[in-house]
Amino acid sequence: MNIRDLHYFVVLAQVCHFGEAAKLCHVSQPTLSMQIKKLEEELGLILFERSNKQVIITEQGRLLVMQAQKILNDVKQMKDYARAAADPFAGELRLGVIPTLAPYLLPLIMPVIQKTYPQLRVWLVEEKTHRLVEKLANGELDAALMATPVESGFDSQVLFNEPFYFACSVDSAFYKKKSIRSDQLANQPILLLEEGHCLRDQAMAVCQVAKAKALADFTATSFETLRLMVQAGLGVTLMPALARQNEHSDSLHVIPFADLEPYRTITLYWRNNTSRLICLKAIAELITKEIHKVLTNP
Amino acid sequence: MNIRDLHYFVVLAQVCHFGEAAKLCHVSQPTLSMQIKKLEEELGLILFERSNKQVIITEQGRLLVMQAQKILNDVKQMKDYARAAADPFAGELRLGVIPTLAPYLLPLIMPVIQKTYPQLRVWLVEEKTHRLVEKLANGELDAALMATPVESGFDSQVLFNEPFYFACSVDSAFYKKKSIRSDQLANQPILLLEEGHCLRDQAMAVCQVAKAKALADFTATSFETLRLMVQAGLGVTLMPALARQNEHSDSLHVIPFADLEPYRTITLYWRNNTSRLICLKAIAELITKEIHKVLTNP
DNA sequence: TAAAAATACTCCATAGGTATTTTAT
DNA sequence: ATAAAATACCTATGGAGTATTTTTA
Repeated sequence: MNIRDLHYFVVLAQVCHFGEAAKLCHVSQPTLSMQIKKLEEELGLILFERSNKQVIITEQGRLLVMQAQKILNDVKQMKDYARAAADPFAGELRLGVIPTLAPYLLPLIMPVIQKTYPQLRVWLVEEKTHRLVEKLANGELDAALMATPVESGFDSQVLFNEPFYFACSVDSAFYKKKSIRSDQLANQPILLLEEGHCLRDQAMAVCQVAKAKALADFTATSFETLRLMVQAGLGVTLMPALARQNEHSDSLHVIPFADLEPYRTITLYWRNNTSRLICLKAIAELITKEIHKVLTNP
Repeated sequence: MNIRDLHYFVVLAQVCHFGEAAKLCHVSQPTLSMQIKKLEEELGLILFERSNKQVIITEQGRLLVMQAQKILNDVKQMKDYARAAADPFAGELRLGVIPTLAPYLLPLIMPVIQKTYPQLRVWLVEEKTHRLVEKLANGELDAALMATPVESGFDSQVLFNEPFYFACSVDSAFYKKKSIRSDQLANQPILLLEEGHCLRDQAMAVCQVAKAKALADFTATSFETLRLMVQAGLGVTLMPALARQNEHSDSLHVIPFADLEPYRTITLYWRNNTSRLICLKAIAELITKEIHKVLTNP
């Protein structure tokens, strides 16, 4: 069976004249006759009674032409769907974000994305790096915002470098200081996130450079918890720049390093063969621009 | 677009593996790859992301595969319908019957038809001959029970000859007589049906043979009316055998002719190119048998 | 390196065209 | 006699196969 044949059938049922129907279908009369005949043979029944003067649709024909019309409607609808879905900035985009970035980045970029691409419905998944890598690999995600490096065969685009700041409580010896030197870090009780957060590894790397030792006694499950622990005077920590943007209260003292410029690199990752490349490149551009504005106007 | 391609698409969406899908579709892997590619080109979007290790359906693919499945379901349903409709003794049969036959023949045959072909839904249309001819010609009817001759190019099958009886009131001079000779008809006031009923013409033909003159002053619009007029003593008439079968009361005196054997021939007509030939032949056979039983056991 | 999809090519079924015949009014 | 569908026959598209190449994990 063939969709084209169903179209011939429906048109012939409407005009009940092989020559006319052939014209309407832009084919020759023998072609249409032949296809109708084949359709009848395939269905095992007679769709039309023919004579040289009139063509009459049979009862079975009347029954089946409705079904054929339904199929043609469905096909048309499918093509319409396809046309709509072919828009690179329409449909759903499933985006993964690491937890130490999500609550600070997303409020900044989601409104802009929604405004720029109103047809795009972005689903957000907040997971640690290794889960994002899994989900991206098996197709559960279209892209993921993670901190470099991520060893896996994804294609990626660097979005921005996010500096780390030194954060301590208002009771700290560094309160009212404008900056901190890396050697001053060695004496501080440095708090970290739990295992699995890339921010933990990045903070530890900074500690190594500064020859400081992180405090392993307490770990936090989220950066907001960590912030509270610092606020309570349990220790100090490294704070990503965007988290500092969120620091509206004066409950924490946040200052830059005087001699180091520690940072993490936030990158958008996707499968090499993603079908959403156009959309993702555009989103990457948009995030880069938007965050640049924020980070250069502190 | 092609229904076969949609099937390939749906299967591939299920197994997400070109080789596997090709096996399930009983085609080679390149064939399936090619058709999916063509489908993607036609729809103007990517349905699957491919690598050598995994095939992932895109969001657009997920959207469209449901539509494709719907089309395939509809096609299957259409084929199911066709299989059911291909039964010659199923579906609807639109049958015309002349008014002077319908009320006497139908009660005899319809129960048998329904019992023999329970899948057949017979629609009955009671009209005078010229309307039946029109409706049969333009396809509103599948067949018509009429009295010969009907000049028109229909194919037909003679079902039975229906004798005419002489009918008079119980007050008539013929009351208690067992038969009537045609020459005795000449003095009788013979009542007829209105113009357009073939029974009227047939009765007039008998009158001519019998050298009798029909009474033109009154005409009846139905044979039941005619029966009442005869009963009231307004005249006599010719009564078809099956109408006599219906004569349960003794309100009319009905007797055969002694010298003539007047009758009308009831025939089933259909378009030469009817699609219901098998069914109609069977129904014709059935009516012939059934009526033969009735007419030979008066 | 190996598994899987893509490509190259060949073949054949069939949709489509033109010319002609058949059919039924 | 005529209008319309069916048939005959040829062409070309494209679906399907086998063999091979490319890709990437």
